[in-house]
Amino acid sequence: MPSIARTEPAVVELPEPPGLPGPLPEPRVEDLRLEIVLGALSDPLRLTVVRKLLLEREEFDHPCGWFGFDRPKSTLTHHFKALREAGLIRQRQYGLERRSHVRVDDLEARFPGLLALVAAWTPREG
Amino acid sequence: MPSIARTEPAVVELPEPPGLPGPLPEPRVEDLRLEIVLGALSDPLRLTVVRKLLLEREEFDHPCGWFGFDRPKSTLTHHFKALREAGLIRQRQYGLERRSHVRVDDLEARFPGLLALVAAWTPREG
DNA sequence: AACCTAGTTCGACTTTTCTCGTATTAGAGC
DNA sequence: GCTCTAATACGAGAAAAGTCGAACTAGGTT
Repeated sequence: MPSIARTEPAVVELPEPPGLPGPLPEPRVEDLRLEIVLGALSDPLRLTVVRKLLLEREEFDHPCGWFGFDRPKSTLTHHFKALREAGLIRQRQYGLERRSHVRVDDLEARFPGLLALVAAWTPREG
Repeated sequence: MPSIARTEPAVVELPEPPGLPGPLPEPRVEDLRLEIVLGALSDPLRLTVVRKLLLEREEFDHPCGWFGFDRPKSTLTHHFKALREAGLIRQRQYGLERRSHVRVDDLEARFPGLLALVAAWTPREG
């Protein structure tokens, strides 16, 4: 990714809504940085995650096994963490599983139209 | 940047418009890949280049000295090449200098709204 | 308790990207 | 021709990102 001065956005524990497990540490809306968000989206696997979360959104968030990637778990942890720290997804711990959803409102507020591009993306064939 | 299968988009010499020096090799519109474009934009220096080209567009394209970066020329060459190969800018050789402009129409056609995000970007203070 | 299970953490390795110095090219002007 | 100039090419070192195995943690079940 980048070069120049990249200080990462402060990662902050948010106040938890009642009834839900608190979200894992994530940057606040106002700390979202375009260059970091774009960097997080420049990986096909992560782009796939965000797109799937957008298109196949259901009533519950998805644990990371749900995506069906044929990759070791440590690799998936790495990518989900990158997405969360960039501010693209919010993750909550439900018992054993850690479920994710896209921070649609936050992203739409800061980078309007970006998620539409992700939703329209198709992985390269071949 | 990424991981998975990333084959780069075919770099193709375009037919030259009369009176202008031909553009340097660049991917065709239909070969533009979102993940590559986002990767190219995930660097603050390159984001600055594209934003400046968008905001301070004048009647002529800009040579790469115009940007006033305090970096060695070989570094600038590297970044401009990355932008061109990702399909963000078009470069033409005018005598000694190589001038660049953003491929606004192509990008707007393929990734509508993306350039607006770049134009709205501000480098992190500090 | 023992066991399974979803996911993390650590550390090592590989790959990619960035940076920059040096040498070189190609065009312009003399 | 020679010189100046904008930029490239090469190559090496540094930094960052990706990949993955192995060990571990925490929650659930029996």
